[in-house]
Amino acid sequence: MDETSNLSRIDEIVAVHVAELFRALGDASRIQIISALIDNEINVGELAKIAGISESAASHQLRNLRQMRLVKSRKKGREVYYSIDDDHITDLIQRAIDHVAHE
Amino acid sequence: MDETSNLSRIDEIVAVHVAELFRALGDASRIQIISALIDNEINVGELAKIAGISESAASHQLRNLRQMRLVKSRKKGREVYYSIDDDHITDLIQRAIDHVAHE
DNA sequence: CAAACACCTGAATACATGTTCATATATGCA
DNA sequence: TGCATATATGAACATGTATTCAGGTGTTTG
Repeated sequence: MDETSNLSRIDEIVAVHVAELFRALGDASRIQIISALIDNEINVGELAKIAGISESAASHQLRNLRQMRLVKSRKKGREVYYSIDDDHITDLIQRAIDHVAHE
Repeated sequence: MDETSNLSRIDEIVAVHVAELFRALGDASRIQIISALIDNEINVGELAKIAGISESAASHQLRNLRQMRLVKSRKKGREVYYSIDDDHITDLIQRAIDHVAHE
């Protein structure tokens, strides 16, 4: 009805997905994990140390990130190595770090 | 002590700030609000309609965004017009939209 | 095989977050 | 001045989320 403006309103469904993506990045532990994984393949135990959380908590977080297809895992013996699955995310995080850094 | 790898571990404080930034963008209503504000100045009532939430809820969300310095407000008569305060965010959101879009 | 190790999982818990509701403030208008 | 409009606010409530805890699976090693 009200047809006053043709703004850059994005579709609600797109908004939901964008918000989901940002929410997946909205936790300090996950940011530490992902940024450590940039250009590196690291197992769960070491990721837990890096993020300063228990291995169980790390495992839960990694499941989230896997389900969001941000990281992928590879089993090697009894260890599981994680790496970045989505290179666009590297870029997003890098920009956010830069943004936070000089200000 | 353990000095095995010189990875790109970011500082925990930086991680917290980056996570806060992403969390501020981790809600569909806020994404709709911010994306509508790109290149536009819009008042609370209209933003509420755009995001499909009540004016009260919009006001709460806008306070969040103001506190995060992502948007700024300007009072004009009895209406309050909001606009983007941080142009870097436009870029982040645009990238996230692109990323979500083609996939 | 048994024990140690690395990781995963579900339930429980504590805390964060978004919305609603009632109310307050502030501006414009008759 | 009195009333409608636009926005802000705090409390209450419901829902979401991160961690811990207690186990469970699969793998290596002695």
